[in-house]
Amino acid sequence: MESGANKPAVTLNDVALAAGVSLATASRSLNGSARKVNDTYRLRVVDAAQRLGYIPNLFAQAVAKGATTTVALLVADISDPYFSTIASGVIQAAESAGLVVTIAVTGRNPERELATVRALRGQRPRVMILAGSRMAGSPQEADLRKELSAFEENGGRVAFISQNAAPFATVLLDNRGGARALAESLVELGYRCFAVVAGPPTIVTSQDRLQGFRDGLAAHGLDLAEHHIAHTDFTRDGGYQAATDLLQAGLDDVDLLFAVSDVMAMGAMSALRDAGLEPGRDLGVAGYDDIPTVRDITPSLTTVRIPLEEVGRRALELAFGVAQGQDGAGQGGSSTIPVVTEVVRRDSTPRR
Amino acid sequence: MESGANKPAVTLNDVALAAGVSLATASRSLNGSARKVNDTYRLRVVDAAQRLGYIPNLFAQAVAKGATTTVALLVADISDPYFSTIASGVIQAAESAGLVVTIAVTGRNPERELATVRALRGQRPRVMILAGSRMAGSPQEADLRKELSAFEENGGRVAFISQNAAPFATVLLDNRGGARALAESLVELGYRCFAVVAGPPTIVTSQDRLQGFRDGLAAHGLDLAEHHIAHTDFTRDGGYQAATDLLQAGLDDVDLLFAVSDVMAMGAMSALRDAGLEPGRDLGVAGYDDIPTVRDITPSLTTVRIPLEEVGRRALELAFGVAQGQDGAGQGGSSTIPVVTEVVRRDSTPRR
DNA sequence: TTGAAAGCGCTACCAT
DNA sequence: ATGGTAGCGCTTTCAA
Repeated sequence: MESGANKPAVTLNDVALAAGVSLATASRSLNGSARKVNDTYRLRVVDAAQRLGYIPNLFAQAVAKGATTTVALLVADISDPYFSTIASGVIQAAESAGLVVTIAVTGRNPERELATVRALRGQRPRVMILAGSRMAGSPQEADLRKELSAFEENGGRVAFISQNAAPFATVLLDNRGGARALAESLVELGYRCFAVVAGPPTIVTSQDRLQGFRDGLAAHGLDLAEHHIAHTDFTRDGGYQAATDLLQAGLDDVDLLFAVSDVMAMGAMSALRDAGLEPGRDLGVAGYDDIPTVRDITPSLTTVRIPLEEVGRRALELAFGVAQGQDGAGQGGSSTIPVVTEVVRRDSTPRR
Repeated sequence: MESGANKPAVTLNDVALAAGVSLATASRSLNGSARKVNDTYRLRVVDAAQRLGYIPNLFAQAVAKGATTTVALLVADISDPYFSTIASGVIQAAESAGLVVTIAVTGRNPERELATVRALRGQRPRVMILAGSRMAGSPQEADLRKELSAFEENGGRVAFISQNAAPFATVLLDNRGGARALAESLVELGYRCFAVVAGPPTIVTSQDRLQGFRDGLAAHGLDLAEHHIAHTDFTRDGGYQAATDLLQAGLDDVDLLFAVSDVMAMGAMSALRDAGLEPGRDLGVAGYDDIPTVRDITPSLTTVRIPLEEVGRRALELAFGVAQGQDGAGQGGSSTIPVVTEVVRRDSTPRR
């Protein structure tokens, strides 16, 4: 019970000794693939391992085999339901494949993202999954690409969850299409004048959703006024802030507020309420993502559904699919899985 | 660009060769601690490493040093905001300490939890943090203890986030006290007849909160009728189900519904609504945890606040604090950090 | 089938 | 200060 007693862990060697066999035989009976071991020995080894409480050192295995059983997942913010739901999917898929998942947080900071990818490469993960990354526009983009390509050249696999990250495998989120469909659906419901709570202009996801929404309106001859767009953080607080700002600037003619993510929409709804407006009654509200909670809020939120858990699972499968040479839509070995997105109408957008 | 081109990764040896120095010198200039290296050499090495795109193999370092930089976090369900918020805290603390976090999911299944701990031990993490584990009552409890003790004897550290897991270090959540305070606060607000949405009887957290709630009522001479308690899954859907069941059985005289977790409370509120009851107006509702979203729902939820992110950070600090021999309240090297819990009154429990 | 031994990439000790 | 070199725990040839 003393603090520093650190009895060293049981090694394979200990087991071999105890079982009276060679290291090699011990290895083969415990972790080896082919069953080339006499059952008598094998049993003795297994028994000794059990008795001694042997646990194979994964790292040592990794360096000996030159391959790990790790999947690295990069997310902007794990406490954001969007990412934690995706993470849940990745973990499910990984566990059923006997892989361990490491999660790192990038905070939507390209610099941090790059640094994290570098650090993670040291772990030699089998797969790196990047969610919520923006491959476009940042000065670090080229470096990121280079880093990831190098990773792939060393046998690693990368999968993006985003809009388009060619030449890397991607679970394709059609943000533009989804937002467009949403806009059209809202017009169909009778809404005519819109405001948007958007993320920072540097975030591609936000931009795509904004643009898609515009497209959808345009298809019906409707316009989105510049002063009806507010840009802030891609967070709940950002949503609150943006809605507050819009309100201040005047939202009298607006009949629907679209927030480019559900999390932002929730913040925005609180802002509306704090300003004395009732979402759904005084003003329609719509979001994007369909995170689990939005069906439980009041009014329940109209949004665009992304099957988040599935996206996580798919990302992992995709990475391995590519590894096995099975290519999808893309040319040249990189592939892509489109994900079905769908507008979910709820109480926050009653027919007008 | 061929699929199988797998150019092997650059090793420290390659760098040493390129720089014209020995392996040892290369190691020292790149990852060594003391600055015992001539700047001329050091520069040449760093330069070569840079040029070749060398990235140290963490696993190899780990086996050579006999120590890793990994923290393992076990949670019941990462998509549950309770756990993802804790995870966020753990990750923050870990990153600032240069550690990598691995997350595994146990699904509140003791068997799975045990298996996961075993598997994780193979990673030789520095620390194992167990959140949402129930050390009590399961047949696997003894095995779990044994496994964790063995892990500690090999130099690992474990920290629990729960009620009480002696002899292991614990970030102590006073579920009973919190629930008791909540009950008293509700009585003070004028509520007199209560129903509870609880988790499975096997989950200690749920039991503690239930018992604490009872205690609080009892302190005011109030009673909790058995038929006003429903047990189900510790999830949103469980909450919905339980509330539905209670409603079916008759809730006419009840003026407040307490769900032992916020997530369950959200499900329960939806159930009430679907049954035509307006939470906060027809029936007070309270939860537990104070997950981020509950301030944004309508009515905002009265609950017991746990500083979730802080809890995650503290858990990691605690584990390391213990490692450094600084002991807290406990005797014999194990220690404990109590976390301040506080009742947050919101709109779901207007004064009666 | 089994065992001896050569790595895997890196660190740390021991001389020089 | 630097360079050999012996491990770290494990896998995997290669003989036997």
